[in-house]
Amino acid sequence: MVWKELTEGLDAALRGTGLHTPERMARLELSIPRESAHGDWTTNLALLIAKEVGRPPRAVAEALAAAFPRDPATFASVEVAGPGFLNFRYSGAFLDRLPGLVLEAGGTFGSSDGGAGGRVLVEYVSANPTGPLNVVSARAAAVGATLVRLLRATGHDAAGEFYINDAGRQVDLLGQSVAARFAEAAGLERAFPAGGYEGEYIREIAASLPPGPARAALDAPDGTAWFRDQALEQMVLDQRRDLDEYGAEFARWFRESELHRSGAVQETLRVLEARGMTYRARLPEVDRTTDGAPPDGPAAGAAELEEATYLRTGRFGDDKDRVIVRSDGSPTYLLPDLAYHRDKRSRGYAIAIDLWGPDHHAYVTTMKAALSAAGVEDGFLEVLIVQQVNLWEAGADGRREQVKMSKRRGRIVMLRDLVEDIGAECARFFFLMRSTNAHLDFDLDVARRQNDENPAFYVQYAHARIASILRYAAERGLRPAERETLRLAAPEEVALARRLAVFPELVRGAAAAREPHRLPAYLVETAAEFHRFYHACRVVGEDAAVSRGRLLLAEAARIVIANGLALMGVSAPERMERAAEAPE
RNA sequence: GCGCCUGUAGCUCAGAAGGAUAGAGCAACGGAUUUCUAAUCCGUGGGUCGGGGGUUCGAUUCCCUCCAGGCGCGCCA
Repeated sequence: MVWKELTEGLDAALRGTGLHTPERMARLELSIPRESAHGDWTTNLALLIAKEVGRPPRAVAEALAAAFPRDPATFASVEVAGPGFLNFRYSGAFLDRLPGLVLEAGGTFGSSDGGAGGRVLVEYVSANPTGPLNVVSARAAAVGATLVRLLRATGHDAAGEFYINDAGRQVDLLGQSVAARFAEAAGLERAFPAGGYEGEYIREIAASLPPGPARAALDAPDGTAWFRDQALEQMVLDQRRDLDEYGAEFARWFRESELHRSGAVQETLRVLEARGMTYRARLPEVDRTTDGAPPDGPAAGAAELEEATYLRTGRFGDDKDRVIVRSDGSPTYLLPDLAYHRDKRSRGYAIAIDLWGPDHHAYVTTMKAALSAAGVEDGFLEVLIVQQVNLWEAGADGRREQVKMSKRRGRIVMLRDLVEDIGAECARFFFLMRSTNAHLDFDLDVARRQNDENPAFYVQYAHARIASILRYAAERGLRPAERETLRLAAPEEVALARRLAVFPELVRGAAAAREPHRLPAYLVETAAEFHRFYHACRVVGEDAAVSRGRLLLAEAARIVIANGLALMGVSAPERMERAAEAPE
């Protein structure tokens, strides 16, 4: 909100002191200090440039502070502190004005336009269509959908996309598994494929197939293709329904098979060949992984292998060159993946953000190297690894224990079970609380509890409480008005207003760093700040002017909490009934 | 063997792209309600930021190294 004022002011201060260079402006960092004693904004600019300027940091800071064109309507002071920080403090006039500005902006408060309409594609979940979505997918769905909203709120043209791997061997295996189960149910002999999918859902799919055509397909020479297509469509529908109920939106469901059909895969291969990035060989020319084959690797020597087509990813930072076309002429996963990302680029996206599961982290370097080999600029692809989720709950003896991901025991592993258990909103909130690339310990007992131990309820309760105050006030003819003259006086009022002022910068930072977890952290703090204000300051009271002012502040807090929750895909309830104490 | 992630209070985690005196929630203990929702608030105790070295005005943050846990390392995806 004051970002522009600060950057322009510091630019002017640098010019005024004869210290201005474009390069120094580029290094400018503005941040919101942790300690409120250090003001509302701070910069280490003087510390950064002191050495090259040849003056003590504090002297540089003093000069900049003096040259800063301070507008008293916004800043009460610009101080030099510590080794040479410049600390800016909001004026009372600015904080008095803030709640009105929040009201005016309404649902757009927190949004900014720094993204300048840049097109960003966020690909997330993209689970193989060979089984129901698990909890890691649930986490990825929460993070991806929130990332899209964060990017939009910061002026990007962002969209979500799901990539369906419907063309590889995995889906063939799915078809064979279903065919085998169908045959089994019909009392026929048919070997279950090695490494096939054993879940109960395979039997369910088999049982749902039309018996006539299924029987015919069983006997047909290319019959598994029929089973594959049937099973695939069911799985895709199943996943779409789960994600829909969970609240994850995708602008497009992109099928890998489209890339094969359209010739994009072959076209990508031609481009790589034309760029001299491929060669035929039995073993990679570049291989820096030689000192250790993986413990269980296929210790196949060159003699046993036919020639395959390699991509020179080793030139671009990968450990070794990778096979893109097998000796039997079929592409490995890398080639269509590359074709897919070239397709994203050709659709006009400037940045592709991919959310991958923890088992794919080693593939990041390979994929980026492959993109470089294809001539796609560095920085196009950003990969966020969504780390694994460990579920915990009280065991038989009452102690916390990790939920074993065992389907046989019928315990929670699937997204849909999780939603059924704790609700989609609570699940999303919990998944967004931790940084994406850190392992997440998810305590189901806490999530199930509808009380103060549950941060999702804590934030929602703050919103409901404000809504309740607004209703109470409305019954007495009081409504928050934008143009209200507000004079913040109590420390709790000032503290709340200062926290609300942070929100736009918080959103900007969370989007820029691709760190949605900053949202729930901020909201919990903001809710706490509101509760403190509530206890210290009677909103609807004797003094009409004070009441109107505090009502305006409360409404501003409500808007910030509602906007923050909306970014997370969590509702902001007008009412929350207190649940009866559940007997344990 | 190699690579990636993680290591911060009893537990779960923040720490805002290197900043100032390391924070929150839960758990423990002690308080607050004739008042707009007590699903709330206030207070107390609790730390060698895994160990060691380095970079610099300054390191929980960056680099090296060691230790511990997790994940991965295929002509699977």
